[in-house]
Amino acid sequence: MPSFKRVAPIQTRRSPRSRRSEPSTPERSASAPPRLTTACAVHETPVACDLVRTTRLLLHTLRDDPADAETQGHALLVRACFVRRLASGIYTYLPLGLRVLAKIEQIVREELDAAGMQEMLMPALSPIELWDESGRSALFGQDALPAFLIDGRGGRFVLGPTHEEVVTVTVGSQIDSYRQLPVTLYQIQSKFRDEARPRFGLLRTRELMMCDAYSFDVDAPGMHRSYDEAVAAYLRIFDRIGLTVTPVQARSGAIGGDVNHEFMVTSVIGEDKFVKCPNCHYASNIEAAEAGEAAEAGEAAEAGEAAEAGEVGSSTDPPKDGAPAHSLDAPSMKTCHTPGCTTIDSLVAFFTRSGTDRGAGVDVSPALTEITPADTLKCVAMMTAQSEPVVVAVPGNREARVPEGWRLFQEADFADNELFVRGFIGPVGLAEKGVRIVADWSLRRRSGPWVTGANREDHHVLGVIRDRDFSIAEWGSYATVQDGDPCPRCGSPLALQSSVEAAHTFQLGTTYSSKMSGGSFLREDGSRAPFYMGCYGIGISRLMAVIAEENHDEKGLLWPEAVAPFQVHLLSIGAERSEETRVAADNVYVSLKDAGAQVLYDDRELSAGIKFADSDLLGIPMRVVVGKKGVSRGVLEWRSRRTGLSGEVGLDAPGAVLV
RNA sequence: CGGGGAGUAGCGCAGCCAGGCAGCGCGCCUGCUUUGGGAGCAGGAGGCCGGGGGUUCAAAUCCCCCCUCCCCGACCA
Repeated sequence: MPSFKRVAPIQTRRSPRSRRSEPSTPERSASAPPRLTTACAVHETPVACDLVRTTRLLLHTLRDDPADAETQGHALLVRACFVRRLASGIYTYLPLGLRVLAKIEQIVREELDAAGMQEMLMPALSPIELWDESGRSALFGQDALPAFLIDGRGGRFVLGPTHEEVVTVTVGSQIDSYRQLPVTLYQIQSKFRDEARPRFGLLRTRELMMCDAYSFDVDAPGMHRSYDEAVAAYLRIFDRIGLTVTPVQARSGAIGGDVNHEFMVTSVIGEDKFVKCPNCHYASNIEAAEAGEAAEAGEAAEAGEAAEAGEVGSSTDPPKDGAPAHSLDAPSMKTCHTPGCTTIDSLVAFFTRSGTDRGAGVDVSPALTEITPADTLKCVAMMTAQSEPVVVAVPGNREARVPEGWRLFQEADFADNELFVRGFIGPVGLAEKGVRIVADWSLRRRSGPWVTGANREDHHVLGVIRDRDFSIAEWGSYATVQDGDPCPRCGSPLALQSSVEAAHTFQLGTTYSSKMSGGSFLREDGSRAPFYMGCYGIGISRLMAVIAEENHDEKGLLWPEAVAPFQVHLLSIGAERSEETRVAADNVYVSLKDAGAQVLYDDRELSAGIKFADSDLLGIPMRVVVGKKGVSRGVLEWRSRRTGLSGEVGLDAPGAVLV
C-alpha cells in the first residue's frame, strides 16, 4: 500500500526560500501540542499541521471546471486542488485532499477502536493461490470481481480488490482456540478494481481507499453480535461525518454470505438507488428490493405476510379473479406478424404506426391500434438457482427484476431451450410444455387483453387474456420496484431514493473459513470448527467524494467541521504594503495555532479578490481576515463559510473566533 | 463489451469542413502602476497539434491503423 497513509508528523519546514521571516514566536513548542478544547475542534488528526503557510503549500486553484468533471463535487475537488486525476479512475491526493482523507480515516479508527476492533495492515498484493483456494480466482476478469492480476517472478499475484482470503489465513494461523475468540480486525488499505467504467471522479475508481474490518466468532450467534456491533460503529461514523445514511438490504455479490446491508447515503449523484418504507423499517437496494401486491382494502396484511414468508417473495395461491368481467368475452387472440420487433418500444411503435403500414394480412382490432408499453406483457427467460428455465412476466412498462441466485438467459440457454424464441417470448402454450410462468404482483389486477410474444420468430399475439389463454404458476415481486410501489411488509407506498453506497457489511458465516486452510479453531470439546466470519467495508475515498458532493455551493466547497482540512482559513489582506498588517496577521496565526487550532494561513501577496475567492473555493469552515481596515481598529474579521455569519474580535484575543 | 463524442501550451478552448507561418482566454515569468471580492500596461517563456503509417510540392487539417479520455448502455463498493 502507498506509504502516504502512514502520516508521520512533518517537521516544521523553514525553507531558505521562504520569502519572509517566520514570526518570532516559536511555531511549535517541544511539548506535545495542546489538545483542542474549542467548540469547533472535534478531535486531533494524525496529520501534522505545520505546513500551513499557503506560500509553502502545493496549491494551484483553477478558475475553470476541468473538462472531464462529471459532478460539481468532483469539479470543485479538482479546482480547489484537493485531488488530481492521473488516469481514468486513478487519483492523486494532493496535500489538502490527503488531510481530508486522514480526518475521515481518523474518525473511522476512533470508532472502530472504541468498538473493540484492532487495526492491522495486510498487503495489497497477494498470491493467486489464495484465491484459487477460495475459488474466487474463477471470478477474476468478470465484472463481479474485476481484479488486477500481475505476473511476477515469484508467480502470479493479485492486487487485492478485497481481503477475505488474506485475513482468513492470517487470523487462522494466529488463532487455534475458541478461547481466543471473538476477535475483529480492520485495516485501512488501498483496494484495486479493474472497473469497467470508472466515473464520478472519486466515487468509482480503479484504486480506492477503503477500511475493511473482519470479525471472527465461534458460532452464528456470536457472528450476529459482532455484526451488530460493527453496524453500530459504522452508523456512529456516518453520524460524526454528518452524512445521512440508511442501511438497506442488498445483494452480497462476489463477497458471498447470507445477510448483508449496504449503507446508502442519500445523494443527488444517484449512482445507486434504494427504496424505503416510510411506515415500517423496510429498506432495500433497488436490485434486491421487492414490492408487495397492490392492496385493495383489507388485502394489505395478506400481501405483507406472503412476501415476508416467501423465499423469493412469491406465493403459490391461485390467482384471484381480478379480471374485468368483459375480458372473458373479449375477442379471441390473434397472431400477428411483427418482423424485428424484439423490444417493447419497437412493438409499441409497430402498432402505433398507420394501419396500412402493419404488413399484409394483419387483422388488428381497432382497440389495439393505439397501444402503450403498459398494454404489453414483457416475458423474460431466466434460469433459477436450481437451473430451471422459467418465464418471468412483468408489465411492458416495467423492468424485470432478476431474483437473487437467478440469472437472465444467455446465448447458450436459448440454444438449449428452443421453446424460448428470443425477443418473442410469451406465456401462451408454454405451461403445457412444462415451462413454469411466474408473474409480478402488478399484473394480478388486469387479465388483459395483452400484446405479447407468440413464441415464434417475428410474431406476437394480440388480445391475450390471462386464465383463458394462459395461467400463472406463481405470483411474486418480479419487477424492479418503482417509486410508490407497495411495501412488501406493510403495503405502504415505497419511496425511491437516489443514493451512493458508502459501506457494505456482510455476514459471511463459514463461506471462506470452510475453504481456506487454517480457517478453523478448536472448540471446548476438542472438535474442530470453522470460524463464523463477518466483513465490513467502508469507502474512505468514496466518502470524501460524497461529502464534497453534499457540501458545496456555487462558490466552492463547504467542509463539515469533522473532516475539514483545516478549521480556520486566515487571510492577510494588504500585508505586503503594511508591515503593521503583516505582523498582526502573523501574530494571529501564531495565537490560533497556540490555541490548538488547525490554521491555513494565506500569506500570499495577492489581491484580496483572489484570496477571498480561493477561500470560498477551499471551503474551510471559518475564515479570518486580517487587513488594514480591521488592524487600524485593532480587530480581525471572522466569517463562517457555511452560515455566512460574521463578526469581529480583538486582535489581542483571536482565540475568541474558535468558540 | 456495444453505441456516441473528444484528444492542439499547466487549465479551458478555437483552427480541421475548404491542406499553405501554431492561435485565443486564464495561469506562469520580468518590470512599472494598482491594491478589501478573481486589477491595468508593456515585455517574455511555454506545443512531437495523442502515436504510427499513408496521400501531397506541402498535413493540426485528407485517408488507414492504434492508444488514451469522456458520455450513454451493460456491470458494479
